[in-house]
Amino acid sequence: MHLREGANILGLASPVVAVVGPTASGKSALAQELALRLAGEVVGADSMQVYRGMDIGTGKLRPDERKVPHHGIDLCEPDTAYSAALYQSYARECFRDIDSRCKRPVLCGGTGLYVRAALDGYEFPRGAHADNPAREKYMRIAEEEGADALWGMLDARDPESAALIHPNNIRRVVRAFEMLEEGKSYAQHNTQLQTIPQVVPAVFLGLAVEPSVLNARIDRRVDAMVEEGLVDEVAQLLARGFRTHITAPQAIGYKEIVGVLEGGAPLGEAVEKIKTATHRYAKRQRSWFRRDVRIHWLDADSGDIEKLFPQASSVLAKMDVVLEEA
RNA sequence: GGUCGGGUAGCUCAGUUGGUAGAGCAGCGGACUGAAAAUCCGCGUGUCGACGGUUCAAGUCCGCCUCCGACCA
Repeated sequence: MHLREGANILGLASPVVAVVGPTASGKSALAQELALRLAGEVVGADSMQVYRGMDIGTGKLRPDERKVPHHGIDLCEPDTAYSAALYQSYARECFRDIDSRCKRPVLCGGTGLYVRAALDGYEFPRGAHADNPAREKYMRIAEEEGADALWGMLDARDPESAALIHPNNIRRVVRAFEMLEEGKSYAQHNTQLQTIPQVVPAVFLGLAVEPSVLNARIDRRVDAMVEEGLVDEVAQLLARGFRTHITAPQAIGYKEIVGVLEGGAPLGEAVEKIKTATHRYAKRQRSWFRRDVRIHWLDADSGDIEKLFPQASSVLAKMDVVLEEA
């Protein structure tokens, strides 16, 4: 890592403890347990738990299960186009606030981009503004003239960025245009993991679960979500216009149930789709976190907090993070 | 018992006039700084149900057996 020694732009008194890993690996339980023993507070890093009313499907801890303060949850209505930039300033504000009260921030999340936005030196040109005025314009060009044509336009204006983006990846091509309009080049910002400095001190704990074991756990969890009322939850969201929102309806478990409620798809098929979509999501998370050399990996195959906790505690001890008695 | 379909990749199926096989999905690997639970890229050997026959050559034709489905008794 080209980590600047002592980089601590927030001036925190003690490092953040970051718990990361794929969905259903047991992050929430471990993060809460650590927070209890560190006089800490949990800060979620989850792009879908930020939405109010999306509880069961996003795997939020129920309020009665929360034994320490939880942040990063229920930040906005599902009609909001939340973003990594908004999350970055929110999370850092949380860290500062928790630290100022002499508590320890425990970051807990499966959204790799949000974890990095919080702790690493990612810079978003416009700061914490959600609006992207150019987005619609370029999306329309892609629709009307095709992905290749749009990419060709980018190649003409900013060949360095175009070279980094596959023509089919319309979202990223559009993003490169947005950045050009903000006076920045995608290529300049799109640097390798190893060269982005970490700017907030942190200890990274990763929960590793054998894929076949994790998938079985995911399947059980999806069944449980349906039993707990996922369909009703989606029905309530739909009644409030959920379908037309930009980001929230993309969530796994929600788009499939919308298909049941509005498209007449059989529930059984939707449940199977949710399971495979979640398997694939976990795979992408694995691939994101796997390359981050800062992470100390813990064996989370058992899913048992009693087995996980000692491993976490021993890693933290080596990093001079001392836990309190239970 | 008889007739007709069908048995090809984990699943659903393609496979032209015989030249030992290919799509989608799943799976696996990867990228990813303003939608990230999103978006995108790469990876296809499998007793072509079994056995025998015709042929230089059989997933493809013939025989026989077997399994599944439908219909007729």
